[in-house]
Amino acid sequence: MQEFSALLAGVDFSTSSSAVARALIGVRLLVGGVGGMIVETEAYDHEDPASHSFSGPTVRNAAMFGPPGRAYVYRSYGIHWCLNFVCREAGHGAGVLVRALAPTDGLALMRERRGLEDIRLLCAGPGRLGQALAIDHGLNGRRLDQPPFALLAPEPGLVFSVVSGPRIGISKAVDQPWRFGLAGSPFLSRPFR
DNA sequence: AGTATGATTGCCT
DNA sequence: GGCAATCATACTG
Repeated sequence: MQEFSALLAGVDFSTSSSAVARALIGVRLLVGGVGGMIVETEAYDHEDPASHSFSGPTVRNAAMFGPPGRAYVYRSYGIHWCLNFVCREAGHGAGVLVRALAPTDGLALMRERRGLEDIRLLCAGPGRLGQALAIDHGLNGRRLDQPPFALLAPEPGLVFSVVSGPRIGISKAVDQPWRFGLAGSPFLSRPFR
């Protein structure tokens, strides 16, 4: 039994961001009852030049340095809201960017929010996912085990084939294989090669 | 107080 | 493949 254990949907958020990012594949994420199965994630850590937390706590990334098992929400390119899960321990500055879902719940609402019909484009990318799930700054720092958030573990015994590769859209630490995805999923933001 | 910069997306040629 | 949109945060002077 770990002192700082934070177990949600069978995932121990007190472990490293890469371990959490891998373990999250297959977990179902709902926000206000709307969402789907996580099929793509990226890990970020304090000791990682590509991470928002690399240069220490600021107003923007404060939630990343808060307790694990909570949301870190930021605005990307002035346009998109992106959702992260805080991991490790409070004060460390580690998190996992949720990049894509296989939509399962609230399809009509997601289509309306996205202005699209194609189910493959509803949540294929962090900005698209944010729009489909109505993520905004009001969710920053909120617990992932309390409404409007819900995390549901996959059926016990179910095995997912997880692949990894370089992260997308970053200019530093590009060689780190800290992007994780469900092998062969049609709902990835981009395929793994 | 002014400027530079994105963990992106969608539309253009 | 190229690039504009758009703004909160961070950095500079």
